[in-house]
Amino acid sequence: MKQKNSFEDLPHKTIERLSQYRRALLICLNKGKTHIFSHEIAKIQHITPVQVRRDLMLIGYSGTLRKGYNIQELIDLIGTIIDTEEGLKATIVGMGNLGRALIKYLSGKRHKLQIVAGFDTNPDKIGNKFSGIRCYSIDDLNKVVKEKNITIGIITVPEENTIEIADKLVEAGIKGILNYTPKPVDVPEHVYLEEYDMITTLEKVAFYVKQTDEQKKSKSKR
Amino acid sequence: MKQKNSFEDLPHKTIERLSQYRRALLICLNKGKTHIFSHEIAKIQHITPVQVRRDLMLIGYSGTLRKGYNIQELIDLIGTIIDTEEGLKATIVGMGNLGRALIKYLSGKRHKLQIVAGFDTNPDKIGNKFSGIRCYSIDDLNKVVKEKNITIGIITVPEENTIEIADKLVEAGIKGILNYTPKPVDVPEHVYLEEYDMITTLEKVAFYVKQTDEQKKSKSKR
DNA sequence: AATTTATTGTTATTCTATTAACAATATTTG
DNA sequence: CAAATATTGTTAATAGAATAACAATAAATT
Repeated sequence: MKQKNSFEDLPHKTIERLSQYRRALLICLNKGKTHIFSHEIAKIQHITPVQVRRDLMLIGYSGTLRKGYNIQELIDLIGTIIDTEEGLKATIVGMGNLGRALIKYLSGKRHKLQIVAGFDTNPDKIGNKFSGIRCYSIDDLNKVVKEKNITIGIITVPEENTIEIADKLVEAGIKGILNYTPKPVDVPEHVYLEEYDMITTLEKVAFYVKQTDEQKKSKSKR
Repeated sequence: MKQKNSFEDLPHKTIERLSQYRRALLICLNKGKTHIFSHEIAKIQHITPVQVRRDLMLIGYSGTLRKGYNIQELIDLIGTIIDTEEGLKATIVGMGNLGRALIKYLSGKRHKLQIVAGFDTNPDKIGNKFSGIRCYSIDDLNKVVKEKNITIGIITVPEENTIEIADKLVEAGIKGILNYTPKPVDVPEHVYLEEYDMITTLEKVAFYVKQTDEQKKSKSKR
């Protein structure tokens, strides 16, 4: 009980990295490794070994000097922090290319976090399965979410339907929303919201590409 | 010249927000609005008005008291910061669901930042067009990237091919990479790299959903 | 057995980002 | 025309995140 409650104020960035560490660790485990050094994890994630050690310190995990960290133990510990015992259920609303990409990509990867339903308005999709996940009509969203005890909603509908879908998810009692559309949504305080917009990221890359270009030009003038 | 060079050390977060402001502003402009207040922008983006004003201060833009900011002017200014005069060209490597989602979503949205080619290994896809974008064989990547002067590469291939594709892009002279696979890549210093992993974001949402759940439980025990 | 080395764990420092505070002022109201 | 109001623009303060510094020490080397 001593540590347990302190997990809730782990830095946001640490949470993200823990997820990434776990994935890297799972790969290492599959390769037959049993232990790993902070600098090895750091190398994979493009961060510093100090950052890794600090994160692990925050979750109260200790490695052994000269041997590093026990991979299996660390995976398990990260699991107790991120996952719930019973597992959480998620749904994807919008079975277009992006929705299907997500389903395909996530299916079977994390047994404590599963996509259990998809939704769409297109009659050709409703009733079909995609990567094993059934697509329901959006009209049944409220019912299905409640029946299946889904707590996370991922929005991948066209921009213009975003608000409506977010509202429906909230009304159905969802606890967390991940919005992949470029349209920001409003949710009540008790719903955790994460928004990610692909154009923003791409424009950011473009900005820094432009910078390096201009640097080169001004350098060559000297 | 006085301002121009200072753009390069704008905070990363400000760059991201500028992209988002512009999108919101474009929508407002289409609705016939000519001016906007900082608190209106803030509302849309779920941030504080101070944040907005501070960002605009950093880019040296001034509004008018009681009228707010001139939307068109601000859009244009953000354009000079983010875009290049000639425009940048991008490519998507991996024409699966995610790649096609991105193409469909980006096509025609930004004329200074265009996807001009896709790549895949699947013979059924090579030679076809998706949302108007031609799909080439990955064997031709180097040639096409150079011919079309593509500077940004978006990786949406299956995890196991990520490294190979990143290397090919670098070799072809790409300046920026946006990696949507869960596999971190290594690139030389002169290539700007942005990595985004969907599982991480989803697990982050799961973590915070878990927190609110536990809070509720411990509250109800009291 | 002493010394060196490679590593962890933690505290202190620096850097980055956000928020608060408030002066300045054009516009509106009384 | 004076006072109140709503807004911008900027500096100061705070919070959050990353990095640096370094003590501790087990293992390896001499």
